[in-house]
Amino acid sequence: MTVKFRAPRGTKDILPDDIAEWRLVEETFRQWCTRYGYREIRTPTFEDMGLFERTVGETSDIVQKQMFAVMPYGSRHPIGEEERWILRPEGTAPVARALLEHGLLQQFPIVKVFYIAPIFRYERPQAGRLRQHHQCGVEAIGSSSPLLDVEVIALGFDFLTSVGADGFVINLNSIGCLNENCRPRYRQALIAYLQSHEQRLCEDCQRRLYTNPLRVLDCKEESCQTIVKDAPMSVDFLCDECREHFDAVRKGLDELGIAYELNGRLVRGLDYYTRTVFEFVHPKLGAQSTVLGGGRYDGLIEELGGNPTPGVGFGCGIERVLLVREANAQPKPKDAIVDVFIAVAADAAKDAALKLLYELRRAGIRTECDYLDRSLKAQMRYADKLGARFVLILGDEELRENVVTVRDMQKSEQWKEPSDKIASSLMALVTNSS
RNA sequence: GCGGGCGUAGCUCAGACGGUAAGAGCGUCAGGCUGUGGCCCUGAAGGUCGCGGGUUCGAAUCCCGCCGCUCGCCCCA
Repeated sequence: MTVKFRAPRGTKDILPDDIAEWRLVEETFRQWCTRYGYREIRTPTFEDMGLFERTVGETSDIVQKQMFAVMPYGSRHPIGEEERWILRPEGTAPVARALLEHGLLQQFPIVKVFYIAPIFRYERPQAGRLRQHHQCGVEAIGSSSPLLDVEVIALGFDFLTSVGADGFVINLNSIGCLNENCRPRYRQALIAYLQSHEQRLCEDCQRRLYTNPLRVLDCKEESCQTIVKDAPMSVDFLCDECREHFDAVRKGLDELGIAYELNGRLVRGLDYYTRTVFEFVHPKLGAQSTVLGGGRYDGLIEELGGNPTPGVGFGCGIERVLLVREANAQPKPKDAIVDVFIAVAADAAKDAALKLLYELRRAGIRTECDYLDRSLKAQMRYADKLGARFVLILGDEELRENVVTVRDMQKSEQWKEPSDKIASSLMALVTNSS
């Protein structure tokens, strides 16, 4: 069969059989966030383009070549300059925008929120990389305490560990703040060093050298790697406050027994990051190995017009969590589709079956019946496929005796139950067996 | 944007130096058991062999183009 339409490139349908695992991941995430005192927030799927230009950065790949534009379509809608809408390419800026817009940062000294949302980036799809993927993430805004960095990392650690995605390595770095004697000083030192090797840098990096020199650090080109190996590291140029902050983050993680690796080349591709940056990478994941990434963004709120307010957070790719679970050989959760199936063995019993069907559903029991007028054998097979624990059989015999035959599919036992008591006794059976 | 691999039934895949038949397993449906699931057995439905063109007496098989999927570069979750 040739289907007329397929899901757009880089998108995936999440089918009924997949849902149990998605729910497991999402609910585990919600549970950990709640334990840590984070509240859920939901923001629109599209936002003003300026929001991302301002925060993610004009020179970032996301802004330069990965955004999906949203615009009214059709002859009645000429393209307006003001309507520059973009499908959300990352989670932090929209949340910051919403908190500012509704004054939540005035109502609480510290605002801690989490989100689960689809993210859109126009990229070439490959293993672990989609054009629409889903991220769960947290943002903690209002304190520059290193213990908040520790909390966010610990939350990511607890979530991934308990959801069956363990085996990751936490990469940690500090890229300093914007004070003159911190990142700017490092930036200069880095540029000076790289300039002395400019001829041997790859084409991209020769350009990055002036637009975004830190990005040269995580270039994968071999020639660049060898140069970067001896490049100055940001941790050696931190100002006193940043140095102190970073030491405290490390101490806190040590205290909690959360292992990490210092990685001086970790810089991340979004402009709003300051100080702490981290990535949870998984060795079983292939080329796209980051499952969770984030850091501190002390300048973000101010950039969006708020009072200077520090913050820290992470984003975690749900599809990649699922890939890790698979690599870790975690079993896929499977739910029975219904508890009870009503099988009709004689046309005369159809009315009684109809009433019983709705009586059970309204009593809170997941109940299904046959809509294809199939043989009792076929109905039994179908009941089995649906995972029904009990099958109720209604036929001439049952009508005559005013009973219902109840079959326990697991125990292969069956008995007769008075019609008027069937709902209550099934209720008891279903709650006991689940 | 640039490379590599692959497109045969709903799914997983056989079949390929061009030639006697479009196949298997799973799944679906029906029957064996005319009121009873899982196991087993029998049968059935389901395919323009991604699309278009070319070579040839003859193409799922060879060639070209396109489309799609996939993996990698890049970038990131």
